[in-house]
Amino acid sequence: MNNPKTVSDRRMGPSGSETWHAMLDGAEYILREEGHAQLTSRRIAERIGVKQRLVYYYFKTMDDLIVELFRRLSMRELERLREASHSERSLREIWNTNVGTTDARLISEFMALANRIDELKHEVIRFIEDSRAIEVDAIAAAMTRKGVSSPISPSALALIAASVALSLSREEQLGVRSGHDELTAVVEGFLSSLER
Amino acid sequence: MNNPKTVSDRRMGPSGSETWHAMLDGAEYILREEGHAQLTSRRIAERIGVKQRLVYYYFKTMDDLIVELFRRLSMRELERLREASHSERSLREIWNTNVGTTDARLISEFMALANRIDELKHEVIRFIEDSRAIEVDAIAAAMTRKGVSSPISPSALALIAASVALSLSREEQLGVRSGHDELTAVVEGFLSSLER
DNA sequence: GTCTATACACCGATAGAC
DNA sequence: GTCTATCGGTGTATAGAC
Repeated sequence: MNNPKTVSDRRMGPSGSETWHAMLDGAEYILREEGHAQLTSRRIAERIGVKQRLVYYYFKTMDDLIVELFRRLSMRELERLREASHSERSLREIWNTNVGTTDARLISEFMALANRIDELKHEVIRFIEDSRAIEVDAIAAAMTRKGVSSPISPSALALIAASVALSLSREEQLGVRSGHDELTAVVEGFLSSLER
Repeated sequence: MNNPKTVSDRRMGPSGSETWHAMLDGAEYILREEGHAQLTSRRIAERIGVKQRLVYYYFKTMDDLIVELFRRLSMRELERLREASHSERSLREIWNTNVGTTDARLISEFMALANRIDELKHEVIRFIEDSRAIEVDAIAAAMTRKGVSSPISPSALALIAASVALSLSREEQLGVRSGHDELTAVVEGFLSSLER
């Protein structure tokens, strides 16, 4: 919102410490429940019961905090995806992960923030590419394993699946349900056909 | 950002006037090019060369301005969709509209704002439902016309198409291209099959 | 590691004159 | 229809003490 722009070489706290995580926990809660407009150093401090000054002991700038928050979140999400991809019914587990774990609101807030914070944008790109790679590999492996083939390539299928999962989550949250049951049935049919 | 909360019954200017549109034009530019954090009454006034006070002559609050901006944009978009749905190759025209007209950045900014502004959220819901209805009808009509049938219902297909178009636009803007060519080819094949 | 205190900028919204 | 002037409030970020 404002303009100091010069960032001094003030003393900084260690990343990964308990308080550091508490601040990101608070920030994540605020971003999900109250939105980007409320994601301020004052609000974070208030939420975890410290003074505002301390936020700037652990994070150089607010933008920096936001980037770290996304980094932590995306690393956890990638871990879930990797785990899912190694399971018995990998595609179903991946689908459930995509449709279920991260809040749609959180995603839309980060998307908008990425338009403004360049480093966040690069983290988002990296996350999309990494998660996509996991999904493409899982689809290709599952098809080979079951000996089925599709006129649609694994990479196109992965993109369709990711897009659809995102839209389902977002619309579900908004309260729009047109076509959801039909589409869920289509996905279910596809997953079942690969589990026989 | 602030707290006045009480909105007086001050004198207001007419909606739809030239200056009113100029303000929304400015707001749209700022939202697309600079993001929601820069979308302020002062910035809008500066952009179109008037004083800040005037913004509050035409709009009761900033939230109100944002809602009006989305309303104007979505009405134009629905108009394009209706026009496309009446054309010869309706599905292709609708696809091009979805993938091309409105900037992906603008969409993500509105999505985030809708988390906070309740009236905007309802406008977004209405827009999704209205555009979806047009697309479902167009798909059903095209299939009947060509005498083809699909194991996927028109409403599920419409949801898939809308999701995929949105993701393609967003990723394209971010610079992610994984699976895009393959998916575009799939869509092209589907559209061609309905044009024979 | 955490605090008090503070500089400085900016924002939403209003009153009332021209 | 547009302006000057202003109030009250919040934000980022810093200096420096404990």
